[in-house]
Amino acid sequence: MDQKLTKPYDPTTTEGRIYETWEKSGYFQPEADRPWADNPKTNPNFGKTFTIIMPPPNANGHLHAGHALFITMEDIMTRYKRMQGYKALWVPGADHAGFETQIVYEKKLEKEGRSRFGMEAKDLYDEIYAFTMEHKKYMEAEVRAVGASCDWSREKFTLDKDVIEKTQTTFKKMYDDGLVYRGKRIINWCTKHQTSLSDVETEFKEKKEPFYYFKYGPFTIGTSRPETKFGDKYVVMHPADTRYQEYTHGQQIDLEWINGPITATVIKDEAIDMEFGTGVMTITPWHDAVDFDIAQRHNLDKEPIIDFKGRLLPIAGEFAGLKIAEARPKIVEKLQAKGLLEKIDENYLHNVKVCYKCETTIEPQIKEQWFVKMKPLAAKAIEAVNENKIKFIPDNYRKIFLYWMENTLDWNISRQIVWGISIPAKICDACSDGTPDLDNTITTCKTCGGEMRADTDTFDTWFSSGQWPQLVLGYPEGKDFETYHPTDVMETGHDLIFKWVPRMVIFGLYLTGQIPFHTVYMHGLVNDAQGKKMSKSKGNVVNPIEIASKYGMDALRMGLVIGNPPGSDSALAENKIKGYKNFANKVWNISRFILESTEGINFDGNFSAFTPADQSLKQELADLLVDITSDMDNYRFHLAAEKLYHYTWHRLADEIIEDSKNILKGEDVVAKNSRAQFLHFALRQVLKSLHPFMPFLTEELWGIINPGGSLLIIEPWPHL
RNA sequence: GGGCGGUUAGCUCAGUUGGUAGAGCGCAACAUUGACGUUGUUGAUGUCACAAGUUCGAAUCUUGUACCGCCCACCA
Repeated sequence: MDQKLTKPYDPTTTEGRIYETWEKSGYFQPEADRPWADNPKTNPNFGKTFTIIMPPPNANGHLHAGHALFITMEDIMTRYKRMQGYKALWVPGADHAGFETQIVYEKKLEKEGRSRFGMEAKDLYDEIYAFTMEHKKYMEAEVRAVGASCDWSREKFTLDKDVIEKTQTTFKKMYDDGLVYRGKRIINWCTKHQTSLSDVETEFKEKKEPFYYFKYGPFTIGTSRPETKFGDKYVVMHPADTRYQEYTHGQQIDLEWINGPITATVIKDEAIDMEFGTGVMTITPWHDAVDFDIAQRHNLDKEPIIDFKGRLLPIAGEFAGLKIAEARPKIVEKLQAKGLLEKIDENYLHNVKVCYKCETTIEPQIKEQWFVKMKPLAAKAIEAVNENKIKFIPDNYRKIFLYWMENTLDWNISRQIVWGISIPAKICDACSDGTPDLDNTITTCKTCGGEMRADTDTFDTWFSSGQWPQLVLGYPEGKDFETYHPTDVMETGHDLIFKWVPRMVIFGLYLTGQIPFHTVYMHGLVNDAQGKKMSKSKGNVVNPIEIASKYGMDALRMGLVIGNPPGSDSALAENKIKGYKNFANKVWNISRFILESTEGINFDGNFSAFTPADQSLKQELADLLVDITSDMDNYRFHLAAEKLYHYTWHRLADEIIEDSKNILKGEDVVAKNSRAQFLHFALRQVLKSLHPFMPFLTEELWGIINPGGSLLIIEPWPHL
């Protein structure tokens, strides 16, 4: 008997070695030679491809439990399809993660007593680049540690030269097609990070703030933001509001305001909620999205009140230069002194838009930015989903996706950060026009003849990530693009249902006329043992690499899969993983027993002289495998794994092997031989079908029971 | 304000098309020195949130209620 089988299974000495064997074998590449699979007579899926593009993990740090989950899921799908004879391609990647990485790096700078605002853009970029490249290595090593059978020869980084160039080309193409425009529109501004943000990069936070009622001429207006009211010269009410019938649209009223007398204009607009406050409000189009829309509709003046650092501008008179928080009480005090404060509601609860990273209150600003016109693009995406060209797992994400698509507004793709793909455009400071300029040839403004400078902004990271399936496969030309696009499955977290998935659908359809993937598989959050969200502040973060070093990666993978249906969040308990470590050892010992107790009997793949008892055992196993195959085909990996676990331990080991002890020790040579053949057969089926879930253990055992044979990774999936 | 998901054993959760309720961990008792103690055998614990309905039959389908969680949203 083989020496290797005498000890308990030790994942720590096995996993690295096995992964190296796989990587060297070339079987992660779909082109690798596989005799049975390359023959249409032995491979029912001959010539078919199966493709997954890996959501590129952030290159700025280490893997977390969520990464381990998605790598496991995608690896299961890839290994399963590979064993079924498909040319299975899984392309790994690394994400520069623009804004996110820049924030990580800014924190590092802060610790060192430095700040990005004093640095040359180029120097900052180079520093972050070096930082990212260093961390990228750890990330990749950890992806390997999870067992990812992805094709490293095709790995892409989101700042690879061709990725940058193609992203910039898309920008130009969209501009030429009228789908990208430079607009002076209201945007989300983070005063801490000094950049604009898209709508999906902001969150709402419930805050209790005072709500003030001020006398504004004959009206009483309600506001939670008195500090923006300096420039307010439009007073708005609903056209159907009978309380204000006597006032007409466009009517001018002289009144006393914060810094003296002003002339206000009455505006009637249906955006006003008659039930809210007094039904009358003044507007600040420069610093509020609703107000901006009203001003657009009626062609009203817009004036900035607050600068990009969050301080009041000279229009605020004596308050100029003050930060919002300092200015607010002083302004209220002054209005009160002038007798214009009517009352204060101290318990006003409302949602305030904040930066999703630092929770700083968003100060909306009007700014020249590049925008993607979403309506026509979204229409095509909606059509594709309605025609069932894209399937969602679980299905309810389809509705969520469609709702978002139907309601999405134009997308601001300009970011005032250096860490990203630069926007290849020239900007005219005189008339603020902008023109894409891929070749850096434009110097004068076509609108006003003014001098043009290079745009210093970078793309929103989702602008390039949205094109990821095409970029990775070498669009617009190349064999990979022809062979593997559209891809099969996009497996990603449900938190990316808006940030990423819709952009990919849009870009896929726009660039190639094809959907980028047939199926979207959403996984949930990996929570702690109590089902609570993992967070550094709670101290309940589970490091997958650490856990795996204790129990084995196969055990962690099983722990992540079993009991975790698509779309729902899961709880990761250490005890659960320990249980699967025990299972790995069980499989190890089953193999030991079968080899030991059948010494001298060679497995015969064509053996048919089974006793009726063994024939029925074989049928039982065949039925199970049919069932499991159906689970695999329908993305019920959690069920497939659990059934295999149960069969292997509680049927094969606890019952069949126990019964076999007497048979194998007995005198009935026919029965003995038949059972030995069945046990070998069952072991092989179990190892094969467990392989997508527990690749290291099963590959190791396969090598031991089948010395000199081919690797398990390319064995055919059991079909009986 | 709108939408989605959940509510099943002490804990974490499965339960694919409706057919006498499951897993892991935990718990109790027992067993066992050669496949494995990272073990085995046996067992206890559930009006499947609540109410009504459809059905021969509902954890599963329908409607409503309650609570929990998540997401979306231009509530001045």
